[in-house]
Amino acid sequence: MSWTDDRVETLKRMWSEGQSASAIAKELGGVTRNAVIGKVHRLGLSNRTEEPEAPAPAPAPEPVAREKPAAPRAVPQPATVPLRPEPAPEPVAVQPEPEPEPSTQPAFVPVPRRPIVPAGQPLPPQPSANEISPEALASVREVEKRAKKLTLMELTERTCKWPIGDPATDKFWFCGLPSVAGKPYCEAHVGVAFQPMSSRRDRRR
DNA sequence: CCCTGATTCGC
DNA sequence: GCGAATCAGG
Repeated sequence: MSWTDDRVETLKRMWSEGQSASAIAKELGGVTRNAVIGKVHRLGLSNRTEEPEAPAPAPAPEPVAREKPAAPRAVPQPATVPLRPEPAPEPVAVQPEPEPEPSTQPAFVPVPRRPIVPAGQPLPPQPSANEISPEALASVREVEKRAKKLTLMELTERTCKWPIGDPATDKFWFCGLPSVAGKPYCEAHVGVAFQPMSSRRDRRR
């Protein structure tokens, strides 16, 4: 394979998109990630900044006029990968918080209502105590304690892609344990993900 | 061990 | 120019 304009274009595009060299090599085919990296360097775009960004680190040492010292000052976003919601710490584990209700007071509702998630995405395929063997479920619970807790971007072909937790909160991650060859999940999750059409042999329930 | 990019250097 | 081998790191 040679670096045709077409392929170079794809290379440039994917590289600027932040794709890894191996991913690009895979996409192009016929080349290794080394080849891709080599090409990247030869093209002089090793530094992933296709954006005409700030020319210098410009530490701005001299304190200029500082405004409004009161505000908590928003943290400047890293501005690298756009795919990170930066979750707000949310006490998901709420306590029962019993309220006898005085009856005399109509009472307002100071209750820390749930975050109210606008886009209610479908919850991950958490096995809802369905038709899954108790052993498998137990195994899953056990395994999920040891989950690598990978982010979406950390997943590979060899990591378990079983989602754990609620995507709407920061208590969400992917299992990340070694996946079974050819399967998207680890041993335990394969067990609950792939149910034989007729799981249990109708063990005379 | 899986992965990442960086560099070298014979071709 | 090319990219395998190697290096250096997470």
